[in-house]
Amino acid sequence: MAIRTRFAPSPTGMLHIGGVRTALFSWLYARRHNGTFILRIEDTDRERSTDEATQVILDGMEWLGLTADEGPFYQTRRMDRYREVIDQFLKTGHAYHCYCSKEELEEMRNRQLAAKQKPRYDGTCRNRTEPRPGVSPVVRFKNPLEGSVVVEDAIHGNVVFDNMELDDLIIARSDGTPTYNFCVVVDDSDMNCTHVIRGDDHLNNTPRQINMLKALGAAIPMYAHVPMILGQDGAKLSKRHGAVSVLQYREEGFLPEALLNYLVRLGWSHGDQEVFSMEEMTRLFDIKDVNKAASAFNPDKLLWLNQQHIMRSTPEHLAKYLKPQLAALGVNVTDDRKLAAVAKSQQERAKTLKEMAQNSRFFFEDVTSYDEKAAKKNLGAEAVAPLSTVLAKLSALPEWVAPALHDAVNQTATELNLGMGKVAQPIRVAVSGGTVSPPIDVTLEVLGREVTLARLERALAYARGQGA
RNA sequence: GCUCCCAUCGUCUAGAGGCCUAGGACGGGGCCCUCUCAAGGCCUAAACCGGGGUUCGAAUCCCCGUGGGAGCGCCA
Repeated sequence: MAIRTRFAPSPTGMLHIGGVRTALFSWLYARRHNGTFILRIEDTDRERSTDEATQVILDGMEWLGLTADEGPFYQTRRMDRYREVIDQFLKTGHAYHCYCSKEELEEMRNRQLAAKQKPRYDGTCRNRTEPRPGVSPVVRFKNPLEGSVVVEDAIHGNVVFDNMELDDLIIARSDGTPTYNFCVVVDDSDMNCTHVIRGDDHLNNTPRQINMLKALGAAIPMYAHVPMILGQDGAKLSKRHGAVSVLQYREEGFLPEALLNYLVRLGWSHGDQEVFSMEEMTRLFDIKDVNKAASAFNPDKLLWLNQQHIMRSTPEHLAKYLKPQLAALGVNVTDDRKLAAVAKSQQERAKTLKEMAQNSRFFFEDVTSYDEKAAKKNLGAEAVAPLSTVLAKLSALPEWVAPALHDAVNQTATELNLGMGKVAQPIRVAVSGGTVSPPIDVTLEVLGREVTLARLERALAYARGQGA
C-alpha cells in the first residue's frame, strides 16, 4: 500500500522548529517510501487562528523545500463533511446529545479532583431520552466502557490504554462546530493517511482517536509519536530559545538544508555521521530509528552545521541567499558573477549568510573610512614602504589573477625583508577598511584592478599623513 | 490526584548481554598550521539517575524508587 503521511499544524501560533521537525520526519518518511505528503491546516479554532500564522506555515514550508504533494487543506472548509459524520454517529448510536451545563461539568470535575480521581465525564446523558428544554446540547462520542486500546507506535512500541480511563469526549460544541480530536479522525480517514507522525504530546489523545476511527469503520494508521524539542536549558521550548517563527532562521542567514540537517539529528542518527545532504537524509532516514527521549535545542551546533553546509555549497547556491542578506544591509548587487566570486571567497569563514554579508560589504561598497584600531596598527608610517612597493608591482601586472597577485605581495615582502603580515595586513586594511577578509590575493582579484589600486593609493596617502 | 511517556559526557548521540578501558559530534581547554578571520590537523577534560534482581557476564533485560515531560477543556 502506498504510504501517505501528513503534517497538520494549527495556525494558532508561529510555526517553530518543533513543528518543522515533525513536518520533516513526515516528509522524509513519505519521500523515502515514494509516498504522498499531505499538508493540512487545522484552523477550526477561529478565535486563535491567524492569517499571519498560516502564511508563516506556507512560506516556511516552501523555504525549507518541504513541499506538499496534496493540500494545503483547510479544516474550516470541511465543516459540511464533519457535520455529516456527526449525524452519522448520532444515527448509529456512536454519539449522543449531552445537555449538561458547563457549571454542572465544572462541579463534577471539582468533585472528582477532590476525591483524587481523574476528572472525566460520568456519562449522565448517555441514556437520556428527553431533551432538556432551552438547552442546546453538545454531541459526545460514546466511548467503549470496557476493554482496552492498543496504540501501535513505530517509536514507542505498543502502548496500552484502558477504556475505563477514557471518557465520552465532546465532538461537537453546542453551536454545532466540531472539535479537534474529531476533525483529526475524519480527516485522517478521508485523506487515507497510513502513518500519523506527530509530537508525543498527542500520544494520550490517540486511544480516543482510534476508538472513533473504529466507529467510523476506518483503517487504523501506524502512529509515530516523536519526542519534543526542549529549550537550551532543558525546559519547554519558549520564545527565549527558539520557539520563534522558522522564518527567523532565514533572516538570520541559515541555509534550509542546514536547519533541516540539525533537526533531523535531534532524535535520530546514522552512525557517526553529522552532516547530511538532503539526498542522504531522504535515503537514510527511517521513523523507526527515532529516539524516545526529548532533546534540547543547541544553537551552537546549528551554527556549526550551517557553516559545514556553507562550505559544501556551490558559490552559485550561496549567492542566491547572500543577495537578500546584502540587500537587507542596503547593498544591492546586480553582478551575479561577482556575487558568486565573493561567496566562494567567503564560504570557509562564515557561520551564517548574514555574517557573510556583513563581512562582504567592502566588495561592493566604497571604503570611506578605516577601522580605528586597524588603521592605527597597520596604516602607520611603516606601511608606506610596503604599500608603495606593492602598488608599483600591481600597477605593472599584466594579468589580474590571484597567483600573480600572490607573487607580487610575496616579492614585496622579500624585497623589503618583511614578514607577510607586515605587507598583507596594510593591504587588507586599505582595501577592506578592517583586518578581516579572505586571503589577500583572492580578495584583490575579486575586487578588480581599478578598485584595488584606487584604495591602495588612498591608504598610501593616509599612511604618509600619519608619518608627518 | 489519576493515566501515559521518558532517562548515556554541559548538549546531540553510538550502544539492541560479552567487541565498553563506554565511541563520535558540538561546545570547552591545549598544541600545530597561518597574511587577517576562518577552515583544517593533533591532543585533552567530561556520562551509563539510584537501588534491587535475572545472568558466568548488564549501559543494554525485569522490578521498585527518583527525576523530568505529556494528557485529563464546549483549546488545538
